[in-house]
Amino acid sequence: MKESTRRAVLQAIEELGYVSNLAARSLAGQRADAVALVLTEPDWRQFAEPFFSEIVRSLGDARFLEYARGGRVDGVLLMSVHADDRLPDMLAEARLPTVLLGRRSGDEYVSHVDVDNVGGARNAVTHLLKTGSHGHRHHHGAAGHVRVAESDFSEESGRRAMTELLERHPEIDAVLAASDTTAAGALHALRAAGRRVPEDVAVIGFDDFPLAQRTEPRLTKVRQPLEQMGRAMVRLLLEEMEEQPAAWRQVILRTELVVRESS
Amino acid sequence: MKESTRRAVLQAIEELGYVSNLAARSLAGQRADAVALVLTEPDWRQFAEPFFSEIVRSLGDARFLEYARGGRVDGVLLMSVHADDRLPDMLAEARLPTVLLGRRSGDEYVSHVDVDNVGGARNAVTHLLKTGSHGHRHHHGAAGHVRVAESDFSEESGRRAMTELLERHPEIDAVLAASDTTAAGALHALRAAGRRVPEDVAVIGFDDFPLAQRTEPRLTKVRQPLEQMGRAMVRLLLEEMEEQPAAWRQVILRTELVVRESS
DNA sequence: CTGAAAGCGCTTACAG
DNA sequence: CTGAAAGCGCTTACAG
Repeated sequence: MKESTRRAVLQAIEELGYVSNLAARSLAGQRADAVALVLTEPDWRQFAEPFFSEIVRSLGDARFLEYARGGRVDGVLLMSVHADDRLPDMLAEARLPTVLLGRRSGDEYVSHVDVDNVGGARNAVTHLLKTGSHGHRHHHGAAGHVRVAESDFSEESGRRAMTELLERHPEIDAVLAASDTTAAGALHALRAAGRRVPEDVAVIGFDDFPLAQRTEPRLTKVRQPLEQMGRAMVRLLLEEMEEQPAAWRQVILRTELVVRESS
Repeated sequence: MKESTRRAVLQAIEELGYVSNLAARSLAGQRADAVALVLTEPDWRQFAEPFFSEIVRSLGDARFLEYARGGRVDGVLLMSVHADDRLPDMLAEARLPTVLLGRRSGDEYVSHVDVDNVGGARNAVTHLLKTGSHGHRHHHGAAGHVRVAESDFSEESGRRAMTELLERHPEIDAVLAASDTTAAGALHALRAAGRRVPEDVAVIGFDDFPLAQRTEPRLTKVRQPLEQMGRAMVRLLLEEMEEQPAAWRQVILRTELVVRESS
């Protein structure tokens, strides 16, 4: 075909946002162009890495977008989004009902389910102040000073952040970690520094989606209602799929403070 | 419609093994009847349970079979099969190219990739006998006695099996566990019984698909070539998909003994 | 309520 | 090499 024709077609595709219909292609071509990867239930976790994650990685966002826009699915549940993730936008542009777990920022404009992080943190702090007043912590006054160290969600990162905090602010007597994993790291750092938990320093975690994180002492934590979150995501998605779309929907769920040994 | 007609149709469906074509249905119905569940890469493990596994469970084999037979996929990688799993048979009947990781029994007749478990165990035992001769183990003679305790693949089950073995055969001085997780359980049991590892008892694990199992002391293990296994599965599946099917294909991969501290 | 026709959006032979 | 037609296997209005 003539190069000019070719270019015209390509441009039309671009302008119209044409995406080929995968169902039609499957039907005419007598093939699905897809392969199933099946993990049967009880031990699917076993096969987590590195092979599986590699396969999944190899698919990539682009491949998934083609799949989703090609009409292969009616909606999308996105289980993990980062602040700079553009996938939700692309799905929204394609008018695909989409629900996120968590949100990218305070003014997320794609439907999502999240927990009340602020409320959860507030409860944790209230608890720390209350229990703290029984020990030596009242010396610092009820409000105390707040110190912040940043970490990602890994245990190692939590350990490092805690070590750093202890060096700069050895008077610290309570810690609210961003996740249980981070908290586990903090516990290690505290032990290494010879601090007792909870006698010298109280520690509170924030619910991970727990691959059975067992700490010593057992962690007090802000618990997220996982089941409810799951149900809410499904419900929201079904709503998006059957009704004409609201701009977006949001469900924020309450957390619960589970007091165990570390505070 | 007349009840007799209805029944005749249902019977024809049964006899012919009719399955409605999902691509055609999607195309005509303008909907996919499917929803995507997307876990972006780095922290997809976090969301493992319980919500995700519940969703996955809720799908179930039946639902998946419909999906697969409906022509939604051209082939299937089955990551975990149990001896009594019938899914591979149903996929084979539906003439869907299928590759299993592991096999259900010694005469598996569905294509699969597995490791040389016998060879791996042999290497482990050879190693145990060799290192054993430096310590007190040579008193038992080179071949020694072999004791077997059964467990599933959980840590707790490994702990119980080891405890049981120690009670019945306190002279035990070397252990080959069926998995790293089982080995971790065995290590706990040994510690609880006051045995030193590897001085009193040597322990060897068998590669899990490791969710970072860190043991103290670090585990000697039979390692499975995960990457190769993954590649082999994909290669086999592609072969099944493009060529006229051989009865089945098989790839058995060699293991490697990784000696660390526990032996 | 039932049955035949049109159409979903592609791919694949098949003429020109 | 290019273009028009047939067909993939369903669902969905639309007559009877």
